[in-house]
Amino acid sequence: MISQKAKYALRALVALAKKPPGLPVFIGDIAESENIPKKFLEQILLDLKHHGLVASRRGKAGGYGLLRPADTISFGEVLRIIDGPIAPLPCLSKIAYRRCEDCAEEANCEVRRVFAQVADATRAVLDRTTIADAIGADLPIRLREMVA
Amino acid sequence: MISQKAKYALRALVALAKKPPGLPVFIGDIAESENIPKKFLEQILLDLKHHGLVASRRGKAGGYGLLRPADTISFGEVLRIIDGPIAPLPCLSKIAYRRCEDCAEEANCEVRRVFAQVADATRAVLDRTTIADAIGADLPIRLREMVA
DNA sequence: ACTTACTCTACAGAGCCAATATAGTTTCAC
DNA sequence: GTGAAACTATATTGGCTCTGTAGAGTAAGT
Repeated sequence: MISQKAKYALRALVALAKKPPGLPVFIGDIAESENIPKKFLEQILLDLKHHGLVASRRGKAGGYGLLRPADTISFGEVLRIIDGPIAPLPCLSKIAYRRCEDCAEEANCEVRRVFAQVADATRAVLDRTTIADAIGADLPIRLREMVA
Repeated sequence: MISQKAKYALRALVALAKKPPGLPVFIGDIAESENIPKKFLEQILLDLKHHGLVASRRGKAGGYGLLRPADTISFGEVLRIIDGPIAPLPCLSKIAYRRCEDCAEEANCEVRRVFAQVADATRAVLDRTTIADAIGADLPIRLREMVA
């Protein structure tokens, strides 16, 4: 299960990507149209800003906008910012590897071997699917082939 | 991330599957060899017993054993028992569907569409890989093709 | 100046997770 | 039968995370 916060972040990014680029969008507008608590969304957008995904302008004609093109922002990147590692086990994370302390030998851990496949399959989707892909009705071609 | 509890459950089932079937194994033995807190493992095995995966005998020559062949117990089944739904969003769960309350229209929710692919990919691994597969060095043939 | 909107830090309530405690009940060996 | 070994069951604890709120502050435009 991904967190509510990550879901909000993705929905907000999708909403931003749908608007004409360049024009900033009010937090309040996104919050209302996407049914997200405004104060909570502020935190989320700030977080995304600190990671360089969006930019903001203050003042009366302020608001938020995508800083990078929508087809360069992957779902995986957003999830890692908000929720942390995607891997199902700490010993399978690429960005935050941590040995399982209770596990004797990592190399021949049966559980790890199986979840490595899960991690690969998950990353295949999340790291290749961008916000732009999500808005276009379908997934990227490479993925469509895999799923078919 | 799967819970520690689920990891313990899977490791315990793998350990049981490695023993000759029929002979019960002490909780204490599994706990020691797998580095799992004994009292915690008791809860876990009890849970698995209530769901028909393992059986137990009490008394001095007691212990636990698999109730079903190892090749009929999938990782997905165990995870659902211990951790609940596998789906990354409540609105994607097959066993515990729940509408996302803040989401306007489920049918054209971009986030949902992407995570549906994640859910499918995850289930492809977890529901087809059994405890027996995990012990045998490799994954089932169908999966090996998908990952390749 | 004044309004609007973004920025930042702190915090609080709820619920979950991992583990432990405690008090049984059953079975077998002797 | 008596006791030890082992499973059964429920309650509780401490810590943590998640979701959301509060409030004071800062910047930009009119």
